Amino acid sequence: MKLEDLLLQHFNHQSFRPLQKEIIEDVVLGHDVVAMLATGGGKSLCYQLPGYLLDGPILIVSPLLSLMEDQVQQIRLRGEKSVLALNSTLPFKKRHLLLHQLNKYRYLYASPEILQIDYVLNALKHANISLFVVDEAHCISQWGHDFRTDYSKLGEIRKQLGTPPCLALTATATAEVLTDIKTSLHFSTSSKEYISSIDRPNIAISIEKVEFIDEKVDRVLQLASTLKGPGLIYCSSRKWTEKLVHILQKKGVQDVAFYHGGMEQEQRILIQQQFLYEQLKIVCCTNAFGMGVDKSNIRFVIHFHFPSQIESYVQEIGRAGRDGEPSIAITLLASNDYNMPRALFESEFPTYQQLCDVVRFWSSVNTKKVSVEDITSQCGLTEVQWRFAQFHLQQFPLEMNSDQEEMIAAVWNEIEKRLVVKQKKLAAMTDWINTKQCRRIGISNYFNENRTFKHSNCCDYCGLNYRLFEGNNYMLQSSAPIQWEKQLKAIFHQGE
DNA sequence: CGTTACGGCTGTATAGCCGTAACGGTGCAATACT
Repeated sequence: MKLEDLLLQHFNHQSFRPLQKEIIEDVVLGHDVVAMLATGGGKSLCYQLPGYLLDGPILIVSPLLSLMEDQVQQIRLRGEKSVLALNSTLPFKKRHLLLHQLNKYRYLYASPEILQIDYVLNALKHANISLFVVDEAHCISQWGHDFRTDYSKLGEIRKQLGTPPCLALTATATAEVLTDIKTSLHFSTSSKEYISSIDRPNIAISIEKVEFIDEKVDRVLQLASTLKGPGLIYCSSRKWTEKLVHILQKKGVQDVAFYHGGMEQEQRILIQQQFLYEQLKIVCCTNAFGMGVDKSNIRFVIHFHFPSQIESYVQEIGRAGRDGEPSIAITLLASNDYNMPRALFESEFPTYQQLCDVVRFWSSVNTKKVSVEDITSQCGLTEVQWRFAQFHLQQFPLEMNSDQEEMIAAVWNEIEKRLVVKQKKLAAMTDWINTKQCRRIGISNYFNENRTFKHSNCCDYCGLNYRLFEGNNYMLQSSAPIQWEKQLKAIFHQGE
């Protein structure tokens, strides 16, 4: 059967988008493929269509529960029922029942963490996985080395599953990150690479410098009430997202809400849905908001604080203008913004003293049955700091009675290496902010594209007209009120 | 590094000031398999 026929039959599309067909052909031939496709470029089709050609379930590693549930729902909506999400929301008993019949499914979604559980991996070993997909594969590079180290173990998982062909998908990766992904996933030497341009011509880029933070607040107020919405405002702390919402509301800006990782899951989904359905004009958020938010008409993204790497910045502004309409990304910069990002990533790792404490404690317990809480409270670490240390201490199994000094030195060495990498990325970000040249060229260079641009309304260096992005013609939908309670139930219990 | 929270001091005002310490962002999973 021709690919086009399958496309029509199962996805109701007449033709492929750029690169989709090439990627699918390679995947079906059994090649390892890494693909960087523009947001909204139809990444999921690249692994979903092969589901009708390959023999055995396709395993998709996904970073967020909400993303998994979204995808599962979309697949079900197009009439495909043989899909299952393996994660902690699956009740324990049911989990066991389903694990025995995994090969019944066409698509299996899983978190990197659940793949670390022996009985889950064993069940997958018997399921004859035909394709190993890593969605949002930049997470391997962005999180795998520290925040979520289980992302670094996917290569080993793949090997355990008999090294099925691998497809890694992302929207944002530098050449370095692509290499990192391929190495980490143990790509074969004959692997293929598909890269689309990082440039988004319809997103104007601007950086505005002010002296003090109060001026930034004033400017946000001004922009929020003049720019055409909907829009996002990114902050580096939860507190600021809430503070900005409070200020905006007090000044009469309607339909704003905050969003960050400290909120209840249900509240987070509610905000995201309300934003999606035009019931909110502005969301003030941390970097928790974004991945998997597929809204086509976001008109502006303001950075109240700038992120610690260009990749994150590009991901965040890339949420604007997916419909191709003119959109704007504005970064507000105050002179004392430069230290926050460094302080943030430094806090991911234990200090030297904490490391010494944790190694001593770890060596003193002669069982692996110590809870995370015990360790973190004993040694004054955060969970993230402990996970990092644990990841590297695993090369010194307890029964080996390793030398403590040696263990400390090994982990400390890893910490320093990570800090150097993160420092470099931050330096690239601040250099880009302060370099007097076309913003777009700066980004393009960072992603090794080496292009020049002739867009109108390109950036603050090339010149742009803010007027184009203004307008209070934003209308809230006056259609029948959406029943959120019902909507949420549907989202939570869609697995039934 | 900057902001914020909090304890202790001051010295009579029942609050204000100051210095120090802590915090600052992303998410998975969490019981016990045959």
